Amino acid sequence: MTRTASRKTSAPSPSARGTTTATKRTTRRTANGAEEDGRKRLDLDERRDQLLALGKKLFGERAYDEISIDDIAEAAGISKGLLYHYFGSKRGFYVAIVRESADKLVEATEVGSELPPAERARAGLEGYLDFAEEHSAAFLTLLRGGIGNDPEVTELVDATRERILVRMLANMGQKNPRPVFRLAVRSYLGLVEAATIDWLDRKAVDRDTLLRFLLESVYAIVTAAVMLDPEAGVRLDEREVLEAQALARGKKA
Amino acid sequence: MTRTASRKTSAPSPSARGTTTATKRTTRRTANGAEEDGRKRLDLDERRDQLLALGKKLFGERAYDEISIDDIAEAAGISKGLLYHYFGSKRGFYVAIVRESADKLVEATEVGSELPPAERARAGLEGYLDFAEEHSAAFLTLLRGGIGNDPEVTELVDATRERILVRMLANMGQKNPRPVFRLAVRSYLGLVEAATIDWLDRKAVDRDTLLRFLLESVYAIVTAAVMLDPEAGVRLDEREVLEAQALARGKKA
DNA sequence: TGCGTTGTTGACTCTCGTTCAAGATCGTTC
DNA sequence: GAACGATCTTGAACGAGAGTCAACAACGCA
Repeated sequence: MTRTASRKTSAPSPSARGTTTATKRTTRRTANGAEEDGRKRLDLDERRDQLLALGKKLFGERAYDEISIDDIAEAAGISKGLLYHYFGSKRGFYVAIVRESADKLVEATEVGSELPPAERARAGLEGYLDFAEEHSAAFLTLLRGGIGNDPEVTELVDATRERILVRMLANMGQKNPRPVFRLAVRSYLGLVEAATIDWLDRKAVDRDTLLRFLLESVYAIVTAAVMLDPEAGVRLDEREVLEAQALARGKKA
Repeated sequence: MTRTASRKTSAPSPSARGTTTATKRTTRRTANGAEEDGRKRLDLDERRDQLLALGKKLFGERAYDEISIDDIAEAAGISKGLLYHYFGSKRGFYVAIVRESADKLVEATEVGSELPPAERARAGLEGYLDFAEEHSAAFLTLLRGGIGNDPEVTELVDATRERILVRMLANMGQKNPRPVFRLAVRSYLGLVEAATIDWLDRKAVDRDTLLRFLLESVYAIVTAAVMLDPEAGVRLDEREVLEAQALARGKKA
């Protein structure tokens, strides 16, 4: 009962605080210098970041409930109470970590709107793969859904997909896509995730091949969607599509 | 497995154990096989199935650790110890449930090898969607990965995907597919999963549209793969592909 | 120096997964 | 049908670990 109750009461997410205020500049290294024992009073954001970084590492290595709050506290050289001071609950801590990874993924896949459509697709995928390679543990943790079936985590992951999806659609000139088109692009995102995870696991093909496959697939999927609902692609510039295909295929020769 | 480690330290400590003697006179009165208080000795498989069915229902409704062993035991009208007798641990119980769902999914997507290739694809997808509709909670639990990052569950889910993948490849005449081809089909599976989950969530398109989209996508993806590695499709009968496309598109007219 | 603020601690509580020895019921044997 | 092994079933106790809280400590400021 304790868990459920506390989760309920901690609903008003306290995490908004850190993100709204721009990074404070109070990087003071205490006058008396001393932090030889590692335990020292730290600035809120500093400590928060330190803990998030540690958590990301730990949860990337082992499963959620293979790691106790005491483990985390010990690894961070702090008391367990402090973790609760910052994150409210173990779950809150986990969610904060996932949220950070999610934000970074969204950021990593941002592309300049000045690029032509085809280049935009390529740039987005490159960013995606960069992120997956550099933060593979975090990437897998994120997409595997973290704590299974946990409403908050599931929602967060879904919301992240949605952010990326909406941007992809916008990049295709589809602010209000037809249902089939939206479904198609959403499915394509699933394809990209699956391909990337498989690639990280096996490295069965080289990165360039993977990238070209993913590029080919966009056009293939979009074409399939338009075939089912010709109206769906009404805003798609035919020339752009052809141009994009040419770009993708040109690389392979 | 943190918990199991505690087994090490749990020395027998036989003191203060025998205090429970002759404390109870239960209301049990098994007159002629019938039981009035709900308790009854059941056959192993009967009990097991009953518990699995109940667990499937419960875990489909709420998250893993929102449900306690006591909840389950109470809902089943048994003691919690009995759950351990059958499944060893809460996690073991969960895994058993997921395994059952996984097996059913694999079974549901089996298709007769006497069908022509294109019909096989359609039949497999129909079975997949049937399963998803009928057991939507179980389906989501299964694909969401259950207990996040839990090695056993993750492995089980991955193994299930692999079973389906291998069968799909076999159905395409690809016992030893080229890496790109395998990756493509694996990715396609990810696409199907994403599309199905999105469909269950939103019902934005009707089932037939979804099905046709998924069929179109197979050919699109396979084509993309073959384009990257012409050798990949060496065993694919060109006529079969065209025929299949015609079938998929014929429906839409 | 005193005071409000807030980072920080460690001991405590309590839920919940897990264990275990004993009891209940069934099937079998003589 | 009494004895008996097998196994289903129970309830209480245990311990790990999540979460709480009141007090302490370092800092900024007047």
